Amino acid sequence: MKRGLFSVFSDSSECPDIRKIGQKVVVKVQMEGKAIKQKNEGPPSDCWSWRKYGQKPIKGSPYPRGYYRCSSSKGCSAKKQVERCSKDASLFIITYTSSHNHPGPNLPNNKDTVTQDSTATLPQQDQEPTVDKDVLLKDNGDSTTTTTTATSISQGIPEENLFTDSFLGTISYDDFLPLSYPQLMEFPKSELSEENDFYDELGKLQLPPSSTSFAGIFEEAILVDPS
DNA sequence: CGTGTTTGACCGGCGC
DNA sequence: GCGCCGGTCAAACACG
Repeated sequence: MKRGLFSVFSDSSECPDIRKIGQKVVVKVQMEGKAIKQKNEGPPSDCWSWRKYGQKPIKGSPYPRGYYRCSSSKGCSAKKQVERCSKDASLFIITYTSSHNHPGPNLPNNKDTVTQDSTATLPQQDQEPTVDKDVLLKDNGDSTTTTTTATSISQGIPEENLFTDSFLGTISYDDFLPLSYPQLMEFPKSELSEENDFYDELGKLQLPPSSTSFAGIFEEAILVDPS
């Protein structure tokens, strides 16, 4: 397979029912060696389509940050930034800003789709919990290590195909979207303090059926409340 | 031809 | 006021 294995951390400190506009969601995606070796990283893209509109080198990081805008809908203001952790090239940090103001694209017969649709349809309503900036900073600075995280591997995309397709289809070095972040929050979390631990736990975790397709994906989502 | 990527230029915010 | 830096724009280009 061409796509790599990813480690998806979904880390949200809390999952309050907070809905705000302008929140940020930070998602970390750890790719395992194979993925990197095989394809020079190839993160998955989610069900939305994104158009890259810029890329800038970031100070302090050897890797550039890519700027993406949702191209699924013209009026959609959803954006994401993709960068790689300077410490760990296999770790991608994706920051989502704004939210989709349109139904998610095609994920037929997917309950998630339903969820997604409903959420996406809701104007500016994010299910994103808020997270302290401190946490974010800490996380960013520390990569995956000292984070108390939660794993929510998510969503049950029952259709492995869907997911894989998206993975396979759009693997590019810095363009990927792990999952639909809102859903990330909906999964039970488990603590993990270290990457290794987490890897370890991955095996133990009782992942939802669909998550089998995410095996090897490590994702950590952090929600940021800009206010 | 439509869509997406690349890349240099431009702009605004912020710190000194 | 100046320079740095992050974010965006837009033209050129590539691809299906």
